[in-house]
Amino acid sequence: MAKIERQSPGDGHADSTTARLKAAGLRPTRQRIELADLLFTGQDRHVTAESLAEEGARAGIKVSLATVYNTLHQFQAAGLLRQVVVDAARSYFDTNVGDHQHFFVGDEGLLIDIPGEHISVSGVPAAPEGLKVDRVDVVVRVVRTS
Amino acid sequence: MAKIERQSPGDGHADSTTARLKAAGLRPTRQRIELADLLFTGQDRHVTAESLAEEGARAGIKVSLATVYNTLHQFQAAGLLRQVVVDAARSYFDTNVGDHQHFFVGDEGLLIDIPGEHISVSGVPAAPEGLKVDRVDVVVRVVRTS
DNA sequence: GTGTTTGCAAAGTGTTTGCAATTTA
DNA sequence: TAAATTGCAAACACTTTGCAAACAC
Repeated sequence: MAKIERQSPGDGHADSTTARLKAAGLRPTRQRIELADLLFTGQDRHVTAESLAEEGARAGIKVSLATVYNTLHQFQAAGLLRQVVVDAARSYFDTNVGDHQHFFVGDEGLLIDIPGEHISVSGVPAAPEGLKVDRVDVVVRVVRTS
Repeated sequence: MAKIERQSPGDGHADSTTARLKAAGLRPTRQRIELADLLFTGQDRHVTAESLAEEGARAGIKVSLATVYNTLHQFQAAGLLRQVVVDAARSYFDTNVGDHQHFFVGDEGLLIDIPGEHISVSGVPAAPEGLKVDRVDVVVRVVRTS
């Protein structure tokens, strides 16, 4: 079962990442593998296209910004990421796709997860005629207490 | 107490609008008065810069888009409007500045108010060290059930 | 008059897209 | 080899800004 793989320099998790991408129906291209390794190794995280591209550049990954955008959207469509709308200025993507909410530090563009079990929203009226609830997003906007 | 006012053609509420703007510390210019009349006459509403500019144009108001943007931000800073972040693509402004939440029909860019007393959010953890809660926003994302 | 506000057009942001070259299967 | 993916640069949508002319007080 162990599969012979070509070693590309510095790939840590290429194997499981490849599997994960395939499972999601995405071709495991070099760019997708490398970005996925950045995203899904370790803790849950929040990135913007720009921040991920920068991080990739720092890590020596060669990917264009356009591809980062495409990849983020593809990962989202595949259920590997979730988009978080908290700021009109940019789009955040969250590697935590489970049920949870966020603190948002607007001044710093910083998102912090709040586990889903902690928060409960009650009293949401029935959706108006012809509409059904897709999701309830809670954003707790916080500021530095200087 | 009744104050003599100059009648500019077609001004319905110019007087109280002027007062409201002055109270907010804003000079009652023609553009601000006319936009305020559109915004604060009748029901609470949600607008984007574009939608308000269009509406103004339809109503025969002569205002540049740049001024609409400036005016929306000034009104917000003055507490007459509240910005609602639900869509990464555009900024919505809400004439209802009281405590309330929203349904958002993403496909149509449509916002619907949910009175604040209806919804309650519990279980929000204490804000992390050095941060304090500014506001809790709830967005109930809904879709057409067709 | 003096300081504020407006409008225009230009510049800025973040994001998307067209298409030839490259890569994957 | 066929189909999918990438990168570039151009195009985009929305928003902000610089500055001279117009306006409010």
